[in-house]
Amino acid sequence: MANIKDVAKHAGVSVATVSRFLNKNGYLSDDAKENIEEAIAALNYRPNQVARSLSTKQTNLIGLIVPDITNPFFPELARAVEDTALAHGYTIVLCNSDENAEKEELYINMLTQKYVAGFIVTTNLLKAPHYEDISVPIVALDRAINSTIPTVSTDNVEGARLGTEYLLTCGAKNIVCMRGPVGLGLADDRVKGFLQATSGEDVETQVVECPFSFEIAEKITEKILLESPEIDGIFASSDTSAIAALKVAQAMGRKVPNDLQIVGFDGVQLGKMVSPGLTTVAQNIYKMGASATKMLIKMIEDDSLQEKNVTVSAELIVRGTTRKD
Amino acid sequence: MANIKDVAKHAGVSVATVSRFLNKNGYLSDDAKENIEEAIAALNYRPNQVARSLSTKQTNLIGLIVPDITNPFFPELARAVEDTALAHGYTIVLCNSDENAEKEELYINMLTQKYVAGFIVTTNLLKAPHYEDISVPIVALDRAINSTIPTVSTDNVEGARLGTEYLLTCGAKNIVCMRGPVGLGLADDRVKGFLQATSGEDVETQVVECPFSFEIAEKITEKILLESPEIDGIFASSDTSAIAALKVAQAMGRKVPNDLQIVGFDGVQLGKMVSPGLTTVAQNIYKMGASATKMLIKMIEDDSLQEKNVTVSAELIVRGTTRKD
DNA sequence: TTGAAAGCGTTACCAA
DNA sequence: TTGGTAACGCTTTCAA
Repeated sequence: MANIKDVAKHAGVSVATVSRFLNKNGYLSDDAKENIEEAIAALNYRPNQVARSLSTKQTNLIGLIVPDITNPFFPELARAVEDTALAHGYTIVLCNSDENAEKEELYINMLTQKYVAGFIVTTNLLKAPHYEDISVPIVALDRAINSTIPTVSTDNVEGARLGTEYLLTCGAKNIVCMRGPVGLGLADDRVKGFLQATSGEDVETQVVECPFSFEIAEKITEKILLESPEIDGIFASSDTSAIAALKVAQAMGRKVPNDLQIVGFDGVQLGKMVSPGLTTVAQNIYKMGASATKMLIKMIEDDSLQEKNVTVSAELIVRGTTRKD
Repeated sequence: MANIKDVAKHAGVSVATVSRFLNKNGYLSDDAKENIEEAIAALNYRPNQVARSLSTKQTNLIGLIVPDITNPFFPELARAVEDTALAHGYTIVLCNSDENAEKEELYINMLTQKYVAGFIVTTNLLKAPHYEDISVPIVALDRAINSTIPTVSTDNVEGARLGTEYLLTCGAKNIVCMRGPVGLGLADDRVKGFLQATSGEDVETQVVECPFSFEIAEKITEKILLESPEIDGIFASSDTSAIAALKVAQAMGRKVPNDLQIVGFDGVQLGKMVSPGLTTVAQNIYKMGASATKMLIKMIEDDSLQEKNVTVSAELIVRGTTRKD
């Protein structure tokens, strides 16, 4: 592969001039410009990014840290991040952390050694020490705000209130809230919204904890439905648990939405594939990913940022697991 | 951040010696070793990968090109690739190609300029010119074999035969095969398997083309079911279309599996979330991703490869969309 | 407007 | 066993 020296020689100018041309900075005569353009074309020259990085201490690599790309929420997010990054000339490195601090740290170290330009992170370990001394920009997505790290997230309280109120409107009188892990900020917020919506209303409620795992959610739903057959509404803190609940309920012979109504949270594609389609509080996943990426790139390139925290609003999508008379 | 020079100074040796230590090649006295270890610890030194790459013309970056990470098949694959890569010290760059030759080419160029170590590719554009002159190792996954490029894939003919035969065993007499795009190797193979299983049997069959898109599959299923209400079995060429078919059938009041039985292909997680659970010909997605990655790494590091084509066998998973009396 | 040359942090060859 | 040093391909300062 041709290098900058070859181009310089071919164009009859110095390496420095070619470099200036490449980076569009510094002065350049039209003559030189033309010769260089021709040389580049003739030699099919492409700048060596590694050499460039070594010199500038910068790459166009963005590390995307997610718990598990296999969880239906993250592919949609990753897609948005990737699209946006590509449009700005950045490239993303996929890191599955399994919410495991050591893996996160390992990745952060590996990428730091590569002069990664920045990180987009979805984790609830954001206060962990390994995030303290990262020297490149970070944007947090979806989870836990650490006061110093810019974050984009959904208004979870508001969203949960919205979803729960709709369940109420549909006549549910005996509602269980399948909440996410205690201590996980977004899960706590969703419970808060649920509680706000139900307090003072003429309904029975209960809250049970349920991780974002399909299998476990199935078990928990079965237990609930067995113990409290009077349940006629479920507000689930994630689409995954909502869909698990739907499946179990149907297997137990409950008619959804006639006997039992279900509202999920997330707005994952999966929600429209099950039947009946899942009514859910949809986060604007694509927008979240895109915003986070734009923010990060701004930080990388400008080192400035207007608003450190952006919240994207959630929207109720009504499908078949609820019925309004 | 400390560099190799600092370490050398601290350890009282030359940079060359430190380099030898780092790469575990060349001779080294125990004395030197000790001093260097101490220096590294003291300075918290981490080698600069960019400088290293510039010198060696090698990175530990692997480009993973998939059509769309949002398609449920690919997150599982990506996970396997990432796990395996990480275990070997490699890092993966995610590229969504949308099956678009220009995007693929763009990515290939961007990564080539970074000294990417190799590519794992899922595409049906493998014969496209931009794959001709790639200088780094490539492994193709799941799709189209180009004679020169090592490939890991499922035995699609065999898998489809397996699935179709099971449908027959379950008593389906009037079967439609929702095949994937014509010309796409794996889709053609699956039809072949379907045809093998049904030929000579006492069943009515028809084959309709259907892309791997949920929405379109819904439309097509509706049309089929309306036009041919006598259909009592569907063999779908992907889980996505199978699940679309399931949803539509249920919406049209067909009882699955009583009136209509469905078998999918892929073995995506989604299959166990719908109800009834989807009977499907499961590819061992994780194994495919892991094998491809191991093969690629072998090519990168040894430049040798025993078997250029590995095929992973598919397995029938029986769930609720079929009934055996 | 241009070019020489000193880095950037490693590796690897060659001598010692 | 060790160290000096050229080389990897680019950027950037400084002088011309």
